[in-house]
Amino acid sequence: MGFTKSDLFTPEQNTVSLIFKALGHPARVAILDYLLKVGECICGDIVNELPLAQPTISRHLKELKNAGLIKGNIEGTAICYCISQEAVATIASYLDSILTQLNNNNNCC
Amino acid sequence: MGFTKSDLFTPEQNTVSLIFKALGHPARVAILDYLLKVGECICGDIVNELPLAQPTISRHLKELKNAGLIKGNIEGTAICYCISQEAVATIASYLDSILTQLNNNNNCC
DNA sequence: CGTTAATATCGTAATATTGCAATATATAAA
DNA sequence: TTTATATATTGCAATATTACGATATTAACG
Repeated sequence: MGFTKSDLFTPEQNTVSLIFKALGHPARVAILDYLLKVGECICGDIVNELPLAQPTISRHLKELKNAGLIKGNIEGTAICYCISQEAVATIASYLDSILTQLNNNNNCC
Repeated sequence: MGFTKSDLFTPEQNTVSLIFKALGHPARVAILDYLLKVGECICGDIVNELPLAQPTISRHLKELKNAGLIKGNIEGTAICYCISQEAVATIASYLDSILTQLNNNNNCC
């Protein structure tokens, strides 16, 4: 096998897990960290910043974009990338809801 | 290839990406959701709740435990699982920090 | 048009993940 | 000790992911 039975779970579970999955690689976290530091940049800047080849960075950017974590604006031959807060807010509120419920109902073993 | 060059990234990037990765599957999100609803439970309860086989649930529980997201207390032949808030708090504060910086410095393209 | 620059896609190889059946382990009860 | 219960591990097959070199695409510039 190796596939995920996503039809067996709720839409929200699938949505948040897809965003979490996109953040489940250090290179993509590093890309977000860099984007946060510089505000916005083009793909080539990230290639210079991280020790990965250009096609690899491009693929990671694609996954971040598919998850809604970044957006890209075409500027001539370059593409200007920046963080999109929506997906971040989605999983942040999911986690905050977990923390709130844990604090209110601390019946942990 | 298929491996991750984790030695190329910062310890924090590796730490948070490992936690995110553990949440990057809908079955593991569903397990957390169920644990949050019932407070604590044993593996068999989750097997009855989710449409996955017992070894598969056991494997997912192992990954959640490795990431620090749950803890398990042995109670006779069963193991009582519950959410551990530390890992949740780690990535929640990481995301909150991103959101704060995005609000303060909105130079997005 | 030809060239350059920036990014994306393709092809391929290696590794990782997912899932289940079968089996192993470990404790409790009879 | 035997049996039942609960969970973990192993072995396997299928799929997914990661990474890079080579190539394609696209737009600006001369």
